[in-house]
Amino acid sequence: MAEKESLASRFKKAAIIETLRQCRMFAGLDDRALRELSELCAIRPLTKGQYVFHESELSIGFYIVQTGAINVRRITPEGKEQVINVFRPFDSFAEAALGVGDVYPVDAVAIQPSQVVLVRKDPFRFLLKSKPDLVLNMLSSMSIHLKHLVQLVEDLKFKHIEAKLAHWLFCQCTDSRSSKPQVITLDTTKKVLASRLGVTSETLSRTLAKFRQEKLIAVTGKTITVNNMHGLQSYLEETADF
Amino acid sequence: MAEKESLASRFKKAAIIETLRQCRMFAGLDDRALRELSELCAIRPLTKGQYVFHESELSIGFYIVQTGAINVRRITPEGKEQVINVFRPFDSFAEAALGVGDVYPVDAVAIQPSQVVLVRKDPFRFLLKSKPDLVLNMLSSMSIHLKHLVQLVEDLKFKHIEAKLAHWLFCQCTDSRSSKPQVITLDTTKKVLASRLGVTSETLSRTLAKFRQEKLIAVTGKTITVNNMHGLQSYLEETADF
DNA sequence: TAATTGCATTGATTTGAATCAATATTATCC
DNA sequence: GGATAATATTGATTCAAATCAATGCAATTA
Repeated sequence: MAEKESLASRFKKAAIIETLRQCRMFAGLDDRALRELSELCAIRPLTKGQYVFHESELSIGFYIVQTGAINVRRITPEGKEQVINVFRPFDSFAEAALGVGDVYPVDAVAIQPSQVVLVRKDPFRFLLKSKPDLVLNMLSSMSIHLKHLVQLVEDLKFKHIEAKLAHWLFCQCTDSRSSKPQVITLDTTKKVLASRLGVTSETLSRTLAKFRQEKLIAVTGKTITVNNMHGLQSYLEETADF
Repeated sequence: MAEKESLASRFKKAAIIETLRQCRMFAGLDDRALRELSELCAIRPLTKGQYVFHESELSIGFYIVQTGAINVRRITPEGKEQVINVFRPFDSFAEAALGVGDVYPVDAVAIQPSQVVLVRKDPFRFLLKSKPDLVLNMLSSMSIHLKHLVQLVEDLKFKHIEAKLAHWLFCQCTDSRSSKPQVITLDTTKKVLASRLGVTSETLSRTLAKFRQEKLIAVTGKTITVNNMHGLQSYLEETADF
């Protein structure tokens, strides 16, 4: 009997660890760290319509969706529901509870039968205090992740492919102000670069050809040589403001 | 004389605090926290071509660009320069130094006269240890920031405006599986929503009209009622794979 | 070496969204 | 309330990029 219990509990723990690993906040942590973290977590099964927490309830931590979907919302003074967001598996929510404020500023309610993982605030704080390296790891990986996303959005928000590509080239270049030729080596196929810039590979090919004809760049295989950064920059018109 | 020193030093500190505040990692921290943080920072002025650090040098912390531009790169075994990225004011770099590994895995060199702020690793670790709330604040705000960006990229990566809008509506909806009408209240103008989705306001207007004609939604002012989520979902074709 | 496969380039055509432009609607201010 | 400005809708036209399609080129494998 005890063995059976232990098995079930181990299974549960493994599920928690897997959920934590998928969560952006904990991405990049090693198994040992995840195991330690999982010790201060709990699984909460929820029926459809059940509240995870209510507005102005004392916060005990933040949550990660394991299965199902959670609606985070506020009821306006006029009684209308204001949906903040709907969270799905591996999304975390109520992280704000970690920061200032002791109460949840919103409601969270399951809109399907769901399971959420609770990361308890106080033990989490305690763990972080005793494992400063864990903190550094988390900050480091989140910061890097953030940076990649910002770069991606930057590239995407240009309207014309010329601007997107010019911006991308600009960002890859060592010294964008010098007039000396700069060599960039692709670490992927052009197909992947195209899709990263949000265009088809044909369009990328044409744009590279265009820049080549204008003597702005030279392309041989996976190597792009930027000959005239200044010329490229003229393609960087103003961007949409998101 | 002492006063002059103190003035200059205070000015420097203020500059550090401003730089920290602009940096994504520290966004959302209050002035007190920033002041404490600034204590463990140092400004390093760099001439063009000067190294911030060399590959395999023992890491002492990470950096934030204050002015100028820093090229982070690696020299391949074949002797070619592989540009990792170029960092500009308020970008942080070498955060990986915070995580595992005691050495910098890359070179960083100033490509213009620059100033960088060094955040020293050991005192930073110590500070985090003694101020667990600071950690929670940072994790909380970075996590929220990350989430917003992910959502933004998700919306942008759909090819057609119908898919973008349908996805956005889907994400705002309480229960995307129920067939009951769902009410969404815009907290911005449609202009802003349009630009968030990466289209013009005219196009958004037309698409809303289209969905309205197809009886998928109803729109009155800032209120959108989703009548047929299932119908909307048919617009969510496969997305490009970034 | 020939054959297969995946990637890249180039051309012709189509199409979806931007732009330009006119009007309607709502909100703001005196 | 009426005047003014900001926002929203709708139509006509243009244009940039997607699509369709053919071919070239390089890498892998038999």
